[in-house]
Amino acid sequence: MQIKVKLEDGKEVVYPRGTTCMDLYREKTTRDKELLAVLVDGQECDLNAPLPDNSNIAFVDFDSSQGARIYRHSASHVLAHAVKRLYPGVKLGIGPAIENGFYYDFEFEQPISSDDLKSIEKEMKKIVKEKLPIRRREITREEAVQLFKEKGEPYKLELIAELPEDQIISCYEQGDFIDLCTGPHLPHTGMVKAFKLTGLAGAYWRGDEGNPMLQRIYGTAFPTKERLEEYLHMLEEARKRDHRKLGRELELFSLHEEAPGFPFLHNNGNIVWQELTDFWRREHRRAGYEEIKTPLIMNRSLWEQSGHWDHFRENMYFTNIDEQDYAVKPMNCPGAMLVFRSKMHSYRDLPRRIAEMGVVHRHELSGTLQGLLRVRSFTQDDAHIFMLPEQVEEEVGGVIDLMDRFYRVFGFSYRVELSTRPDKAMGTREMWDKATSILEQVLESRNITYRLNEGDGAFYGPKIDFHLEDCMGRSWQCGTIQLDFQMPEKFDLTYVGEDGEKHRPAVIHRVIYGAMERLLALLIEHYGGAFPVWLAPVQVCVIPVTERSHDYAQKIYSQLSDEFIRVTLDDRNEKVGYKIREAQVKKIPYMLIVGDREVESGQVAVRRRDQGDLGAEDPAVFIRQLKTEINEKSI
RNA sequence: GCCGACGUAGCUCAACGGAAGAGCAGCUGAUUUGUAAUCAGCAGGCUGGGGGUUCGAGUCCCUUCGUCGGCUCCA
Repeated sequence: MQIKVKLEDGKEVVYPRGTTCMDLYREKTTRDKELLAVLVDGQECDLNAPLPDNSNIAFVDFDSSQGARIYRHSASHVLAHAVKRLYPGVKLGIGPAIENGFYYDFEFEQPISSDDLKSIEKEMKKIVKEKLPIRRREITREEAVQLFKEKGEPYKLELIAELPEDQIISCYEQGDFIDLCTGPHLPHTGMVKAFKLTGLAGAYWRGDEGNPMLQRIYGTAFPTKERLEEYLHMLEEARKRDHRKLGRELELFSLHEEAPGFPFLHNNGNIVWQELTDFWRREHRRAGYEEIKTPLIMNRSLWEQSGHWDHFRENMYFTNIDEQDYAVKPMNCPGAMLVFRSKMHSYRDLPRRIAEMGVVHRHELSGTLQGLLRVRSFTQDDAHIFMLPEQVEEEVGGVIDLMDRFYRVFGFSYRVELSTRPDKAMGTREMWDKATSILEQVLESRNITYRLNEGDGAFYGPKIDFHLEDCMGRSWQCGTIQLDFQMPEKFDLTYVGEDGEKHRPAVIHRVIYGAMERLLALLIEHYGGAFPVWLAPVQVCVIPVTERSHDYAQKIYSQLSDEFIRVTLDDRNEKVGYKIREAQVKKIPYMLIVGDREVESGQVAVRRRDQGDLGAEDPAVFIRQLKTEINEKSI
């Protein structure tokens, strides 16, 4: 008996029945990349599984996302195997591949510490050396229950119990280790070439706070030692860009025990902040926004009306004034609602776009705080747009254009996600469908590719999220556009229509930067602390070579300063090299070195932080070029 | 909040249960310097806070605060 398969290149090949993917793999020795698995009719498949007749075959190597996943999933089994050998009483959780690596969750009889990772790694290396074949076994539900009962694996039993009735239950076996798993896996453990255990952390079983806390071991794996090293090196580079480290070194901000989660902005950080908000303000005025400022503390009654008192209380801060309950605002919307409601509106007044750089406070769990990325007090570049229902499409489009304008300036590429109705949503199904389809239409009419996030919308409406990608390929959620059906109802907002009757306006809630603190962190890491000139806390440093040129240096300094350029004069009694090094370390974009030659010629020697010595230039020319660079916000 | 690790000078890090140190930064002086670190000297500490064990604690134990890596949550 023979079977026929079609290869990627269209060639049809005939094999004896029972031929496995592995046989094919062996045959393809000419390929230099290591094959990990085979796609049969587009489905992931085990290398040791026999080939079905009339199937399409594609080979998977590490450089496909499926390949990397299979590879690292097998690495996680090697990890679990090693742990099981070293700690026979351990109970297994789950162990999937994740982006850049894998993890496995365990319940140890005695908690282990990160020092123990070394010995686990050593045991893993042994298992790899043993080249144990990895075999798939399909068993019945009863056999599976029996097997994991014997092995004392309560978490696995829980997983089995939740598998659908008709599901084929598969296990993967390597040596004396067996794990409930859908696969696929590598043919043998020897193929896991380069790996490293990278961390140890607590993780609730199935991510639920009510469940026991397991210990999660993180690791990463690559097909070669070189690629592993490369990856670890990249992590090292990312650490150098850490906004907490650069924030301290460049005197941008600080955090103190006295106010955990409430960052202190220093002069340098504040300059960047001001530039960001100046830019924001100009663009918003141009786009037809008003700007307001609402109080930080408002009476309990307002929070009851908005629903926050019931739904957000555990995240809020409270105070008592004149025997009345007050709350510190965790969101800006209720304030904006009051501003809108403080006068009557004609349909002719809409849309009203009301922006606010609003400081909000939220009591986040202490364990979640992280530099400027996760804080308890932050400034949202918020805006609420109140409009006629038929204006929604145009307004959403306007916000998308504005987002694009901002993100371009920073050199970010971005990804768009559309989140739809969650299970516990408010409002009618029709309202949701209509709103969602409006958002869809806007995205499609602009040819924006987006990912659909089913059921991930806010409880009050669907939303479009913008995920920025920084220069290291990491993704951060910043902008969001949310259709809100709840607030207009709760605050009984109205406008008078053409018909003289009161109608309910539509509201969208949006942020572009997201949170100023987070944006600052993101920009610090994105630029590695070397801000473009328009954002740089110090734009130019004037460096006289000796005391003889101090007067001239002072003159140059004043010229720049008069033009509102952020300039410093380093007239310390130090060598030029020393001053240059310091300016470089501070990541100042331009240095102007002035010595006898420049005094003589009336020029300045221009040095750019990333290009070195650019030679002498007329000061007026330099200033003109610099101002152009600042105005254009060149990256 | 939960799990684990860590808190020593402004920063980066040393110090076997036995006299708290170095480099950088800071200050003082000398040096007048040409594109990434001139030399010398000085000063700098309740070893996060509280309690305990010990003849003796930076080091061991308890507790508390904070930080880091995760879980959960989210801008």
